[in-house]
Amino acid sequence: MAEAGTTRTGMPTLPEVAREAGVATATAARALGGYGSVSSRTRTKVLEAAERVGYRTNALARSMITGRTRTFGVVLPDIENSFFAKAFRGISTVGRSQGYEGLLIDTDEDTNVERAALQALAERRVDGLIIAPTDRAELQSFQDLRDQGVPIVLLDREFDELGADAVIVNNAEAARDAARKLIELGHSRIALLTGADSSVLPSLASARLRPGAAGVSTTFHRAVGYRQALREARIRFSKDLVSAEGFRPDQASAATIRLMGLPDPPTAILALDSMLALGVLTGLHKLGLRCPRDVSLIGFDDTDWAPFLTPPLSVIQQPVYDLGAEACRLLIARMEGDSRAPVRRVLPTRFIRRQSIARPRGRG
Amino acid sequence: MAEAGTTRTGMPTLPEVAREAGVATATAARALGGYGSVSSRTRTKVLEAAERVGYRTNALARSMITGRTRTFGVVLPDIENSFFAKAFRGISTVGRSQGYEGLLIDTDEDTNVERAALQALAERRVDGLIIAPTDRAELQSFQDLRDQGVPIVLLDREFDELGADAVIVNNAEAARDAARKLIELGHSRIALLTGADSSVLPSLASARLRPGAAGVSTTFHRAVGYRQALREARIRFSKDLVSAEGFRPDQASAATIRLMGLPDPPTAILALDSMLALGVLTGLHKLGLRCPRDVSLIGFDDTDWAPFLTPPLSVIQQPVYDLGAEACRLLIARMEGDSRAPVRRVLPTRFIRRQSIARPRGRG
DNA sequence: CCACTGATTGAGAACGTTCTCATTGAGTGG
DNA sequence: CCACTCAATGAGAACGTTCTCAATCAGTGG
Repeated sequence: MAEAGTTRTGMPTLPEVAREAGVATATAARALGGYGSVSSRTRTKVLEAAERVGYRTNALARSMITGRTRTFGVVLPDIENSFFAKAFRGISTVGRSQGYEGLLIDTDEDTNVERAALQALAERRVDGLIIAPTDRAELQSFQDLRDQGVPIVLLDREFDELGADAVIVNNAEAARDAARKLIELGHSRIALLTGADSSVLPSLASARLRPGAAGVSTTFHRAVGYRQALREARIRFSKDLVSAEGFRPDQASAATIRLMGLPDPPTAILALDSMLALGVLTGLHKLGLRCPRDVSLIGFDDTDWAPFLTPPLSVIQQPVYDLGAEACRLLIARMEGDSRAPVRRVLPTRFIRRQSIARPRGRG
Repeated sequence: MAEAGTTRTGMPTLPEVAREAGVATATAARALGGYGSVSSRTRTKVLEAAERVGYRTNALARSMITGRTRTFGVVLPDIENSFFAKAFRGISTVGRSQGYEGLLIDTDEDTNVERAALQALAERRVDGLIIAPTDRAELQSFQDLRDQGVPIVLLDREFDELGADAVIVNNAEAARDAARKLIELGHSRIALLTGADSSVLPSLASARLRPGAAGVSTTFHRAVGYRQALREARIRFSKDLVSAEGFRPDQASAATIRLMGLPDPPTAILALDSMLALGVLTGLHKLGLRCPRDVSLIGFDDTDWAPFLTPPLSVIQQPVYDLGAEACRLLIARMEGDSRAPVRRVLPTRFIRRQSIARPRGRG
């Protein structure tokens, strides 16, 4: 003797609301879903009935029919990195304002996790995807997903081959700018701390930089800018000064110690993200070296705490929140049918000088 | 003449796989879903067929039947705060290892967003919820959700009334410990920077602290510990030294400036999270005051950057990752049927002394 | 040889929505 | 008064899985 519309779980369903309001299920659905046409008198009846029984739409059932979940995936390499945390804020604020939720997966720069993430998101039938890919390892997975009609927006890191929208910063220019600042101070031994996987080192250090060889596009473009600045100043590029030993602070610390142990150590370091810059400070501290007296340092990302480090850190500031917000705006347009050619949005960066850079020793 | 099992979207479905394998839909489902009994020969046939047609389970349809989404909600006040970012890592790492995904919503300490978040999560039929509530404002919403069978685990902040599991730290003890360290150095004018909403100030400053009055339990318990330390040292409590002016660094900076402008300003500040501590440093910097020479400072949370601030920050270290991991373990147990009485896990903290504290001026 | 057990398989209902299509009824112009 | 239009409503299919129940078959003990 089950009552009409009562569910196993005890949650009220649409037939139950309809019965309570004295209308057909379809009519109740229209009134609650805000589609089709319903007389205002009926609508009120239904809304009141829904309120009375404590009705709550089952988004799963809706998605079964509509084919849309109003959920998108966000795949980021490290949510503890304030860059990605802030970008995610931009993403989810914009998304929520349009009725979308972002399902965040933190890959920890691990392509295996990345692959599993794409699988989990695909099974949950997300409407789209924002991703800062770890590598080109999963390029094929991205393509499969896109071919199945899931729009993808690349954040911060790009692949030309994918033919997806990308929101990035002017990485080459930013790195060139930073390197120039160091050169102007008189530095010529400038290390580049990339944080990438060591497997990309050969390609970064090769005589001719080729896109697609380096794992992550930001690393590649920043390396290009760095080398360009050296070339302009007629400083010989030394591959010993390029490091790619992992993104974690402890790895960056070890890398710094290695660099400073070279026969002809660097007098300045350009670190490609904020966690790496922290690692450099740790490494220098362990060696008993002082910044900027012994080594100058420039990092990427102007975090809340960068101005209060010892010493206050000079950085390339990136419009991180906007990067995320813009990526989400693009994605929403795609999810809602925009099928124009892929766009590539390049946002500007800004150099902020603080006390972590100075003339090299013996030249002050 | 539509082929059997072909879907609108062109994605292969179970009937299609079944046809390809020459078995019934139910059999194919059993082979792929890993339930019921299937002969190994049939299983291989089905798996191969699935591989051939590029089949991917539709989790929505599955959830319709099973009533479980293997997705849980995570509602946090600020993902940019490294405390919550790290806790989320703990949560999602444990969750993923058990086949669950966490749907993160950042409320920005806004109860309206919090309410909307609960609505969105409930409609998506999450199996459970981990939440660090902003306030007791939405207590009723939590209760409704729990009454509908969605298990809830409180993270870092608790409500006794809810009767939910909670994973927290020994807040009173931690704050008492920190205050004691300052008292031992000779401080007696010690400000408490809570970051809470100003509406809770009266209850924090009232002669008798009552639980449930202050908005967030951590604030309340830490205030209790702080006052306990004062009492033990026979230092008179002054409500002027308790600040509750918002969690953002800029708000903390303004609060610091206000505190230092008092007729009898504090010689030490206890800040209840890392963002607040940054704000204190900003405020002191604006006033031209030096830490620890002019003012001593202790913060909460040992972030990656705390050791490298100017000056290196003394902190109460919290086991943040474990807090999240443990919360997720508890939640998974609940989602899988554990119905024992609510548990309350209290994890230990540790004081880490760095250079941000010293004897007060004129007593050194 | 028969009844019985247990593993394997298939047919069809069920989940809770939205969508399609047909029906009703009120208003409108000729 | 008739044909027409259009808003409002209802009945029932559809989405793609899992679940229930019955049927089949091989093996087994008596």
